[in-house]
Amino acid sequence: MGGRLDRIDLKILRLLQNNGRWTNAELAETAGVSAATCHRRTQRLFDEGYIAQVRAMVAPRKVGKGALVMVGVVLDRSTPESFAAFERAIAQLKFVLDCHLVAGDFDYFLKIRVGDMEDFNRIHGEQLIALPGVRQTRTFFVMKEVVDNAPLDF
Amino acid sequence: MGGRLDRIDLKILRLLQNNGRWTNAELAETAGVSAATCHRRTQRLFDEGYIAQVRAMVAPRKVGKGALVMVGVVLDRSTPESFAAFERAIAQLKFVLDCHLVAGDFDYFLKIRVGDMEDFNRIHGEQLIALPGVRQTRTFFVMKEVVDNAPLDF
DNA sequence: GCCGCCCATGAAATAATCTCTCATCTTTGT
DNA sequence: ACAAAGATGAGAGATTATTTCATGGGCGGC
Repeated sequence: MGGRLDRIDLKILRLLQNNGRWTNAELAETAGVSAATCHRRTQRLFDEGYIAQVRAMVAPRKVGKGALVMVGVVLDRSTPESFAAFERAIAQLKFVLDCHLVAGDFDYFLKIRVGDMEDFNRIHGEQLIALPGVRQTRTFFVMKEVVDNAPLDF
Repeated sequence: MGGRLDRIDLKILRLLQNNGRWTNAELAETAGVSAATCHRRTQRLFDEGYIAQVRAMVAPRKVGKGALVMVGVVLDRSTPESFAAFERAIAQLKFVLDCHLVAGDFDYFLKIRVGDMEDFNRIHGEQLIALPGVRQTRTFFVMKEVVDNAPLDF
């Protein structure tokens, strides 16, 4: 078996993406191979990094993080040091789910989860605009989560 | 035990969020309770919806989805029917990871995973601008994923 | 075409883990 | 302080993961 994924591997990956709690026996039957083979395949998918991790997806509203906010950020200067400083600082902020350097009208796009708008307002004033090199931010409150964190299609 | 989460529940939730493959015995030891109690706690967290699902996080680059794009969308009309039609259509598009109705300069924000820029360009021309009621889109190619899908902080 | 090597496969045995039962203990309300 | 309700841990039994081993299929060399 070379480095690529065959039909069976893809099936296992897709099944585990939709439900990481399948027993090996169930996986095996659905994928159409024996339990032993399925187990080896799955282990290989982990070992070779196809599955980065398995995560319990905690329901945000259940733990008081029901509000989602997208934030566009523009920095003062477009120097490597400026970018690096911003990125170092953002990594400390636990409420930041996504932070991406983008091409376009903004330098960075953030996806942030907080309890509510008031919560965000405080965070915005105390932490976001205080980040190193931030010239301006544009906030987009999410009014409805149509699709959030859909599984990867491959 | 009432409807709220105590210190043990939170610990279990956080552990499972970081690694959904802990054995119950390991979870129990780390959380500081017996295996039986840990098992019951965990099952309750599932039953009561604190854990929406357990998902294997597939490495995007490993399955040919290494390119990330953020897209802002503006619709022609701001009517409920227009929004509904757009949302119905977007749910069919498997490459859309996030789709959020936002307040601000855009109506919707999309997070999309594709193979590469060429791939996106085709999809943009063939599928995105063809979505019902779309007046304009603004594309932000992600040049660097600083933080992607960080675990929830609670 | 034939042979030999390599590697993947499945059945079965073993080891580990989960899941439930029960007696005990803690908490809560009166 | 007492009774009821619920949570807990130890252990038994059931389930599941993981390894071992013999077999079969594909591929290259001759």
